[in-house]
Amino acid sequence: MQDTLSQTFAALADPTRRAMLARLAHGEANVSDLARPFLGEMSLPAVTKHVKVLERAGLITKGRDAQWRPCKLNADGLKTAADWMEQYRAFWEESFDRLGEYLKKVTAKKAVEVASKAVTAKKHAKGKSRGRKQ
Amino acid sequence: MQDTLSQTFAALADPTRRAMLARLAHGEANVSDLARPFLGEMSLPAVTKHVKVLERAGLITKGRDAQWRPCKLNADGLKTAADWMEQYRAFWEESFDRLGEYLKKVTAKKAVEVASKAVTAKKHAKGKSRGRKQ
DNA sequence: CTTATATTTAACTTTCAGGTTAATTAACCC
DNA sequence: GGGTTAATTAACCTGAAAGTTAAATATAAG
Repeated sequence: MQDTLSQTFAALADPTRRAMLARLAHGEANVSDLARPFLGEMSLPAVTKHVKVLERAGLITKGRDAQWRPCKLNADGLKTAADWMEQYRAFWEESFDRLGEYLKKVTAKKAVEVASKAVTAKKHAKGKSRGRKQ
Repeated sequence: MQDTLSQTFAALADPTRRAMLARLAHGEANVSDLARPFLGEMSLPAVTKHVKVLERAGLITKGRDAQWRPCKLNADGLKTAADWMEQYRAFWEESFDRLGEYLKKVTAKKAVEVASKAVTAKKHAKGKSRGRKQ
């Protein structure tokens, strides 16, 4: 695994590291701050490693202040991943025929309203009929 | 690594699997279709495994048609990951002033439309001013 | 200079992801 | 039935991820 994107996603594929990012979303924190919630579950060197993974993935940056290493979120890494996801947005937002499933969930009455709206909406929809073979 | 989100990100942390998703974005494909671009680099069983990883991560679904296993993108898995990223959107959007670059990309005419829509949209927007410390 | 605090490095173990080849299952076709 | 195509399973290898403990490095503070 070499490429940046793989490194970034790999870094995100761990709940400990995601928790650290969540913590950093509230503001800077040095390594021992990040470690605190986990010291019952893992050692400090383990935390150091996680931090390094996040750093190499471009998800955080680590500064220096005396013996402390203040970390903060790095927009670059997050954006890299988000940009990649963006190209699939259509799939989870509308391209799938989710309407059918949706209609099953709502009540019959509600369904009628929704359906009529859906029909008019379809007239304005762009040609997204790919993949709909059979 | 147990949780769904970790599984999903782990699945995305591999260029072969991301390429498979890209292929599936163009439409359904069975396993050997997905394998074709990679058969110079890896064996078919290896592909089978990648497909299984994507499937378990909820990123694709695999059907059956005689001896073929037609695969297609699954919105759920993608949405799971995208939803998680969403909570960090403010960080990568506000850090670089994205709007400036965006406006350069669209034509002047289009930009006017977009801008006017943006203004009205802002009136209805919820308070999204978080993260702008310092 | 000594001690305390913050963090990293080193060396090692264990687990698992990703690959291989060979064999197997399943469905089609003649 | 026999052969072909599509895909999976089994058994195995290898390297790297994630954790450990113990020792080392830096910096501040007495």
